Amino acid sequence: MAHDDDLDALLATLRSRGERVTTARRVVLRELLDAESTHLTVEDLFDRVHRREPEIHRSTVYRTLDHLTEAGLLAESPLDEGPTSYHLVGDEHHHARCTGCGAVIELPADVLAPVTRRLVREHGFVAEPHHLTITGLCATCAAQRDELSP
Amino acid sequence: MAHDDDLDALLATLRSRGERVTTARRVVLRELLDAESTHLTVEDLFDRVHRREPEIHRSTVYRTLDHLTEAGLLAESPLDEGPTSYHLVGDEHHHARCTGCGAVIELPADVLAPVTRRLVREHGFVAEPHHLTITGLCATCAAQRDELSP
DNA sequence: CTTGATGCAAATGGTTTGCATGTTT
DNA sequence: AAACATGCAAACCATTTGCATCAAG
Repeated sequence: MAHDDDLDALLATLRSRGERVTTARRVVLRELLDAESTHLTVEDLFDRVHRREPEIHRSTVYRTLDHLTEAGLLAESPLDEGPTSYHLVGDEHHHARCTGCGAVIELPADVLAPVTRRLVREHGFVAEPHHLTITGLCATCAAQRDELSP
Repeated sequence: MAHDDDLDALLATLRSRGERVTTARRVVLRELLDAESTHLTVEDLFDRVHRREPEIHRSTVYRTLDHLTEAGLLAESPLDEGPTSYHLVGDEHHHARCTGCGAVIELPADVLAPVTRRLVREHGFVAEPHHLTITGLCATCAAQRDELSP
């Protein structure tokens, strides 16, 4: 239980906002804290949750994720394909997904800074720091393609 | 029939790549050329196609879009919500979608240039110029939110 | 005890697929 | 005629919803 303190902090935040603390919410947050990766798909998350608490239903995981997102603890990052993934707020980052091999690179939140500055300046549009996947080819797949058509 | 020449050019390209020219492909391309907007969702596209050629089935529209995308004539831009949208290659642009009101702003392809440069430099990742939706709040919705919690 | 969360099963929406038939080359 | 595209119906996957029951405050 490496992240007990972090979990308690999150639950405290939740409670302080008048939200209820339930088993499902506890387990989802714990799995996100314990995961090796900062982002997990709904599917992954459900598997992990289900392993630990088999009576928690898939629809509950969906509802819990929605709820925790609305409460501001989680953020959603749609990967443009397959199930949506979620991560804890504070682990802000973007993704670059290779359309060749499916690899996902995590990018620091600030890669987008030049773009968001321009959006505000030119359109008054306030970009959210979460939610972004850039598609393209990773170094390996790009090299492979260049071999084929040089 | 404002875009007859453009259509012929596209069909010629298709033929030159050994692909067949069918009614479905012709009508899909025509609708994309005639549309007021540069991007259309599968749903929109199906409606328009169906109005002109009622016997064209929805699954054919999907197959046609896939095919034309693989053939390099179209590009896909997943809007993270609802049906995927497509546009002609050459009309490259990105989208900023307001999570408040759903408005979609089109952004010139080059807004991402600073980011793609950095991706190549730091990860060797070659970003594709299509396929990108930045979420956030448009000027109006951002102002509204600031009124509530100033 | 009241309000809100959950399990379950069934519905939804977008997209894909298998197969027999029709069209393009 | 051969190769490929299409219509149709049925399957699929991620997600949502209605409702009766259950747990947190």
